[in-house]
Amino acid sequence: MIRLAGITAPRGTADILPAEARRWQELEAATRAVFEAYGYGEIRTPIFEHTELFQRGIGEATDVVDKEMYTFLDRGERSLTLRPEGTAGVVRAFLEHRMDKGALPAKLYYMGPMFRYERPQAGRARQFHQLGVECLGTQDPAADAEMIRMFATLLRRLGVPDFRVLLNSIGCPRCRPAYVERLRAHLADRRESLCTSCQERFERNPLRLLDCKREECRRQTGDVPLLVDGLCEECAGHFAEVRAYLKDAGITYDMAPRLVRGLDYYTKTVFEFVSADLGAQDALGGGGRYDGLIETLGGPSMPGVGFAAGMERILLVMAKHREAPAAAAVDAVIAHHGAAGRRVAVRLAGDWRDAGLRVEIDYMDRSLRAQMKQADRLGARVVVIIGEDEAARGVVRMREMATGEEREMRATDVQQFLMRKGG
RNA sequence: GUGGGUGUAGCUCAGCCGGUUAGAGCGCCAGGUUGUGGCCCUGGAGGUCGUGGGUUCGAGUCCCAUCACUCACCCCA
Repeated sequence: MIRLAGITAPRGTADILPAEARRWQELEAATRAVFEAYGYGEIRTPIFEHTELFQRGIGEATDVVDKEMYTFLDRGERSLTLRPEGTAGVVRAFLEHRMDKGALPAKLYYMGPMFRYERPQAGRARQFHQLGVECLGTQDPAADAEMIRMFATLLRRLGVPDFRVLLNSIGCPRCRPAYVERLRAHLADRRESLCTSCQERFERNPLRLLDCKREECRRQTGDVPLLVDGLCEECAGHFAEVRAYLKDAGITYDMAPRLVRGLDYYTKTVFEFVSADLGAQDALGGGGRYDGLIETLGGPSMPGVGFAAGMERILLVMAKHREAPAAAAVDAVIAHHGAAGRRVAVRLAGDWRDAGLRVEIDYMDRSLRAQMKQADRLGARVVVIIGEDEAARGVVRMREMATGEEREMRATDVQQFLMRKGG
């Protein structure tokens, strides 16, 4: 079925063909409109970064860093990594360009490809695309709520009907260690009955014990103390304010006391948007506060919040509820016949296109009949016919496809007609 | 990394217990109208039956391996 000397797109990557690209453009346009209304400016950072950035930023113990990165040595022996997520690079750029010294908060958004080495499945690829937002330099709970509201607005604008917002707070370096100890103590005697990966989590990353999906583990951890109940005063107060802002915004959400995100940098507020229209990979997007990240990456102690969403996943849900946008209407097909006719047709097509009209012309030396068929398929408003006869007399025949009405005109009059109606 | 499902024309698929030139619909191209679309009719192009090995007189069909796609675990967007 596929030859090409055996060369195909690499596993987990996909080509986006024009019909599909129109959906992407729609998503991208809506994203820019919403984010810019909220005062965010686009930032474009490199596709690859020094490996160390992700190791330090995301955390060595995370699956993403531990086993999913595309890491390679370049010819200068530098260890580089295709970015697996957007936040680390944005924060790096923020620091590198001394934005921490400028007006705060810095409000940035991005869209683009990310890379993770995983087994592909529904809603998961090795090269995938994320859109995301970072608000750097403020600890205002209004910023946390703003993230959630922006994403909800975007989804609604895109016609994504049913999504749920899951919300939790995972505390800060002041309250989390104590909680983790309580969690460990609580589970210490039943450690053996947890699944093997949870036994490992017990050591490396105990918070992750909370969101294991296995039946046995759920049962074992069912009565465990909850993070939200163990927050310090500051975190609890912050969280209450976030919830109040969400209420004011009319955003309904579900408390998800077991929601823990897989990247180490999160603190306090974490959230996830999920959709029942997706498969097992049901998260449309997620994010939260990361008050320690900027400092971890060598900057000042400075808070931040952000979120990222999977563009393919949003598109997947959109496709279930909406038709793809149609291709731009063709204003005219210029059908030609004979060498002289072709000569005039090619010139006119170019002139009209430069004037902003969408004009098609046959390149395959097809019969007039075939050119008409093609025009019909393209949904052309008019067909302009130029044969030897018309070319010689300096006129064209214009046929309106909807009515079949046809008359002889001067080319300039046809152009005017099209531009007036095409407005 | 582990498990399930699927690989036959550009697309969607059929191909019975292994048997002779591998089919359909759609799409594409051409013609029916030597300069006129949609509908209709006729014809045509297009297939290493994912790949490699094996069983057999004979394999698209059975067996093994491998690759790809897909779904799930895991993880996450």
